[in-house]
Amino acid sequence: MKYKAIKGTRDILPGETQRWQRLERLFREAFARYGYSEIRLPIFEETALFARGLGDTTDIVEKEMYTFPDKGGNSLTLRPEGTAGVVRAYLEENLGGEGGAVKLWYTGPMFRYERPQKGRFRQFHQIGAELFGVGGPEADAELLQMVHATISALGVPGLSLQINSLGDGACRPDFRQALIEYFRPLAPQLCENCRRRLETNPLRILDCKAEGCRLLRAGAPDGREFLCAPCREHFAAVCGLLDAAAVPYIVNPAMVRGLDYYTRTTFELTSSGLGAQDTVAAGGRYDRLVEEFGGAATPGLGFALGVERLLLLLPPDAVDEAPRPVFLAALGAAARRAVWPWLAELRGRGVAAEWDYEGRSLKSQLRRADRLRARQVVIVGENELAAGVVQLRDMSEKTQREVATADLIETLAPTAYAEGG
RNA sequence: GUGGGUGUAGCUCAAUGGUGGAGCACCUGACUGUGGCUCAGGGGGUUGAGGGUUCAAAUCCCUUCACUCACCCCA
Repeated sequence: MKYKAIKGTRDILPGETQRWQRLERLFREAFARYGYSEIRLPIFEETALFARGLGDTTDIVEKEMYTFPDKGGNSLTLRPEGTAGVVRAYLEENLGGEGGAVKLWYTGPMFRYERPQKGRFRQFHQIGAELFGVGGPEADAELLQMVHATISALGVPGLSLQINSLGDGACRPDFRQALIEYFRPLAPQLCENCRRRLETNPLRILDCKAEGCRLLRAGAPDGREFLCAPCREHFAAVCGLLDAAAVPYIVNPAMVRGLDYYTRTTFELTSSGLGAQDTVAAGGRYDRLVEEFGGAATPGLGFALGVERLLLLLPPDAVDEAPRPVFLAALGAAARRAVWPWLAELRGRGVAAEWDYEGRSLKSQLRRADRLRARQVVIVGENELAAGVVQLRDMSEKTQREVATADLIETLAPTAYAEGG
């Protein structure tokens, strides 16, 4: 076999696409209920958009992006996540021009150069949403409630919603400084990564999984105590709203996201049904990102979920079924000629119809009809042609009757297919 | 980038140094034109690739590739 799919990419085959379609439909319907409109964006952007948006020192920007020069010499990057592009479009298209809340959702492939493992691919798919223009805690709570309710409605096992507040421009620097002062004397005992993080992004030390680092942070400053009054109130209000809506959650002060743009509320939705990559959905508030990209100060927040990971948690039969076809079994060349226009007529009326292309034995054709999950089979041979009838067989009820050829189409497609002529 | 595991028929897997098999799937027939059950037969393989040891390698050794899980990181 000469050509193979690139490492970390997969073919999503016909059986699997029905599961994808169901999931996409359920989220499309949920987003409509919550007032989100779909937005479709390019899968590549200027490299600088991501570097600026996600943060220069994040792992994604430092070593995971698919970056390449185009023929004009511009540096482009396949999107590693969705938020940066949505913010770019929000500003470029002036989507906030009318004021008030702007709610957008998207889905599509994302690209990160990582070693593949369970629930992690180089091309993977996200469904996400962004809400611009609302700074109050109601927006945070509503987004969290939407994500939690929609995913738990799918029947996902072992769901856990963890939330935290990272503070804002006013208070996060104090917390950061306190962490540096606490960990600096302990630097020799930190892992290699964390020694580097001490200067670049000390918050990340809090969720390092190395044994040594985990023990050291037992006495580390608690982020909650460093929140300024407005951040503290905001977080308390979010928690109160979640309580009022009966959304279960756990406050996890050690949870730090890997993207620099988050402020205040962050969250992760994990499932015990996955492997090591157990985050199904995650997101948070990013009140400075729009400004960072040159827009007017605009609060924002959003989330994204991993489609492959969520599908890993759903039963194999959670699918949107294709309509079951009518199968036209023709015996002999004359019958095949007779059947051909009926196929077009049925399909034109909105009925799924199939046949056997090779004129094989009736047994073979019935077997194929069965494999295609045909609900009815029309059998036509020389005898039927001569008599002007066909045999109409119901595959599940095992009944068979004769139908006059002239009545066949009306029998199989009784109501004229109104849509689209 | 680092480590572990696995590569044998379309799929799931046997065969631990001595003639590469089974189940499922597929095709044909029993049934000249009626599917799912049964029976019989059939098609299919450079045992991932390359090298080495041996009278003899799917099996042991080396290299390489792929897949996979984990670290890391994240959705």
